[in-house]
Amino acid sequence: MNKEKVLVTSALPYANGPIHLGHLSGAYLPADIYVRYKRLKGDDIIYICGSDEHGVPITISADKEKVSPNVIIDRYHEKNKAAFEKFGMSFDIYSRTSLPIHHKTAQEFFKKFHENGLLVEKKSMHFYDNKANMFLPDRYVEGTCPRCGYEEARSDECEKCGSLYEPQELLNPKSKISGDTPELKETSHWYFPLGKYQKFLEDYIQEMNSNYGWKDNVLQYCKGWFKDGLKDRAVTRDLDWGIKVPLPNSEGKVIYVWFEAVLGYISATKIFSENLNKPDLWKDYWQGKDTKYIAFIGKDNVVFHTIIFPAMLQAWNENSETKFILPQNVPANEFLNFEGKKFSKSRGWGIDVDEFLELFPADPLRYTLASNLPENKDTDFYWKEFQAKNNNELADILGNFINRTFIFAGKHFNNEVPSRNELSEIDNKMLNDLQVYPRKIAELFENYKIKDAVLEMMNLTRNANKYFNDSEPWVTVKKDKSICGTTINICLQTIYTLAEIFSPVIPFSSKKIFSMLNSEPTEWLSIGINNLKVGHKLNKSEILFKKIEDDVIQVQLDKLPSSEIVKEKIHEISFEDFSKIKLKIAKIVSAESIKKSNKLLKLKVELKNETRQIIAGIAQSYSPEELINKKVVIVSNLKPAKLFGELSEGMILAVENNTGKLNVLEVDENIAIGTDVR
RNA sequence: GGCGAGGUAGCUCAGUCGGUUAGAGCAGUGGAAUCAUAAUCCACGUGUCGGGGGUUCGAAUCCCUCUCUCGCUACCA
Repeated sequence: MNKEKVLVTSALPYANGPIHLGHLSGAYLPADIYVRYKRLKGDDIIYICGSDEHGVPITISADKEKVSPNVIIDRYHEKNKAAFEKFGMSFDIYSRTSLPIHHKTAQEFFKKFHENGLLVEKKSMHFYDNKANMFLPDRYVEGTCPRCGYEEARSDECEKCGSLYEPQELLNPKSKISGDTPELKETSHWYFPLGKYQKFLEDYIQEMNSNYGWKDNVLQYCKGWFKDGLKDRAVTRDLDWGIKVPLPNSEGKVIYVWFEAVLGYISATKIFSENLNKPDLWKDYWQGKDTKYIAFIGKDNVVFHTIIFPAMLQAWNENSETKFILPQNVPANEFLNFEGKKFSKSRGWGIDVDEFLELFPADPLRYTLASNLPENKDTDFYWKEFQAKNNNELADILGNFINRTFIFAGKHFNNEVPSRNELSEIDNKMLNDLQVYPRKIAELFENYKIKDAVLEMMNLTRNANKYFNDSEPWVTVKKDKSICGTTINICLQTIYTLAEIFSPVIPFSSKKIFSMLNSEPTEWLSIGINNLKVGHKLNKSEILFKKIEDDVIQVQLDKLPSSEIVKEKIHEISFEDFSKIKLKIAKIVSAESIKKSNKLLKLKVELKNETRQIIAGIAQSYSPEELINKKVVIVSNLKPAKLFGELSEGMILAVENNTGKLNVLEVDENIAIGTDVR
């Protein structure tokens, strides 16, 4: 099989704050899983990322803390780098855009465009804050809208009425940085002719999509931009912080971040090459005709990776001997929300990666996020779901399968792989699964369907448990140990396969499993039925996934700002709906427990002129005797149902206290039976 | 305001270039089993596929309309 040459990048995180779970779900975890899979498959792949360290927000953070921007970027670069590492991100390099080599690369692109006459200089008026000594980006100026009078309008646009205007029209402008009234000053900027590349980009996206099937959401975003028509974009800014414009007389001007950050992928690859002492290696990837470049991003970044970056690369290619490759696919994800709402640092909503990993290991988080990636639409992270995924799937299904197999191998086969003897039908079926699943999962990975791939991994694990159950080794070990040996042999092969196919998702645990197996991963397509030789000695096993208790999760839930907690949605019903429910007072005249059920009681209740049988799930809260003669509220027109073969003609209302004990609703002795409750 | 996305089982999500009885996991109920982290396995879903209208032999899937949520428009994946 041909080895592919693959270049993978994940969006460069902005070094102005810690990364949170949403970032992971968007651009990092899916890429890491893909890359780890590709490495096991044996493809030639490199994975590039780094910090994006320029732009106005960083300078503002720096001003607020009265430190230099370097302090900010150093802090968050290191913090995020460490968090990624702890999370198990397997970047080949995690670089940063403040490095000289990046400045040089970006300037080279800028100069090339300038020399070829692509950049156009235009003069315009911008607000200048004399106190802060800087030109103000549009969103840092606030004033009254000249059209509708809205008082929080921006310098060029009003959010309220949607009108666009020139900065000089804005009334009562205020700098959001210093609060002073800014002054209008003329400045000039260089513009990149994005419109010139619209046709090229439309063709490019069309072609890539028909060859490689781009995601629908990505295509939709692009379509929107094309429909509006691509316009020239200013690629310089009046700012001290950033990459200096490499032209004479351009003091105080830097290259706009969006125009250089994407080039960070290239400069980072250069550093990667240098670190390996192969300074030209980066060209094999970026300029290698057969390399496929996959850019993993979140949806907010689509325009930069499908339009601006490709346009820049094309602009280079048109004017140079060397040709860069363009993204073959941009599998952008939607967003991950947190407990039903958007992550918001200012409102304390959500959790940062480093904070999370202080509390729990990386693998359960990776698994939880991977099995609910926002591939098609926004999804949510819920603490309860995290707990459930960890306990019910990783611990109970995967962990327990491994554990029960190892214990068997230890107890009955001296910690060695027993021989595989005559095969039954279920043996063959399991062995077949071991060959089918890795291929099925590979196929899904190749199409960036990470979430489905993860589902299939757990499905194989379910099959494994079923195989174990159906084979009943605890029976065969006594009757015919060779049959039992066959079962355990196959279970161990299964564990090997699971360790490998799960390794992109839960790399830390996978490593432990391989160590328990006293073995190592092999090429993806060689996994299956014969990776462990008969007689192979196993190591000691350990519990892989600890259960997470309710109270541990509750602590996290309690930490959330209560004002932000999503109120339970109340489904309103009409009075008409309510009046359909006939509640009546009934007296319990007899009660007995039901055989083989530990929750149900069989009750006879008396209404006005009738006696009914009701089966109630209150046996754990009441003994039959203490119910006799209680006057309770029942739903009298509930459709009858059979429970445990007994007819139940109604339902008794009860409430649960904080220990889980039920209390039936009772009324005074002087209320007549059969009375309607209203 | 404009543009876009979404509203599918109690919950989290698949599916849909129109076509047999609309799916998975979790939760729930019942059963089997007891090797195992009380862990596993089996069975069980009458869901107006957001509301209404239309096209069609046939729509969750196409069109129109209404409604709710969210995003983009404005350098946080």
